Amino acid sequence: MFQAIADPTRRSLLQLLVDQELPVNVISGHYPMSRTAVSKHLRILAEAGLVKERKVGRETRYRLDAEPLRELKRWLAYYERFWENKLGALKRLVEEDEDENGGSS
Amino acid sequence: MFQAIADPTRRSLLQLLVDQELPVNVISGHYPMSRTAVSKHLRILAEAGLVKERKVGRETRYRLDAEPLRELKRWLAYYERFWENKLGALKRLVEEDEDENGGSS
DNA sequence: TTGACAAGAAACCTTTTGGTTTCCTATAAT
DNA sequence: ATTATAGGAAACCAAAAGGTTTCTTGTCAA
Repeated sequence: MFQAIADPTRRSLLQLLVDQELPVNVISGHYPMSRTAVSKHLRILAEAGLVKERKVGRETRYRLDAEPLRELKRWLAYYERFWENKLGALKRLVEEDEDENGGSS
Repeated sequence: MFQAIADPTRRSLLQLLVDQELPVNVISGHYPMSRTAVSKHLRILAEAGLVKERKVGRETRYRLDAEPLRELKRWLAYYERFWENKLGALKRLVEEDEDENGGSS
C-alpha cells in the first residue's frame, strides 16, 4: 500500500476516481502516457485494494476504495504525537522568550 | 516524502529513531545490511525532512522529525470521508435489514 | 458475420532503487 | 605522531519500476 501511493500518477488516479467510476479509456485520456501504462497503474492500485474494478460489457470500470487507507491512518496516528510534542516544545520556548522580553507579539 | 516512507527499511528506521538519537554505527547494527546501505536510507529520510542529523565528534547522530508527516495527514484527511461513507453505507444496510426482521440490538 | 473498439498480455527498453565493496577524510585515543 | 574508528563518496551491479509497442481476445454495432 505504501508502495502503491508512492507514485504521483497513482495518487492522481485515486483523486480522479474519488467520486466516479470510469473506464480505462476515459481515465487514460487524463494522462500524457499510453493507455497500457495507465492500465498497469490501475492494476497496482487494485492489488493494493485501493481501487475496485467492474467489467461492464467490453469495458472495465474503476472506482476508488479508500478502505486500505485506514491502515495508513493507524500508522500515522502513532507518529502524530511526535509532531505535536514538537509544537508543544516550540510553544514553550516562545513563551519563555516572551517572558524574558516582557514580550508582546 | 511518499517515496521516503514507501520502503519498509526506512519506515523501520523512523520507528527506531522515535525516541532516541543514535549514531549510524548503532543504527546499522539493527539491520542485516551494510552500514553504507543504512547510511543511504538515512540520507533519503533526511532529504525528506523525516530525520535530523547532528554531528557529534566523529559520529553523526540521527533522530526522528515527524513534522513532514503532517502533509501526509492532510492528504489522508481528504480520503477519510470516503471510507467513512463506506461504513455509513454498510451501517444503513444493516439497519434496513434489521427493520425487515423487526431486528433487535 | 464482419468489422470496430476496449482493454489486458507479452516482450522489450531505460532509469531508478537498493544494495555491495573499496577508498578517503576527519576525529579520537595511545 | 601514529594508529584506530566513524562515516560519507564513488564506482559498480542486479533487480524492480515506469514506460513503450505489438499482439490477442472479448464484446458491441452494421
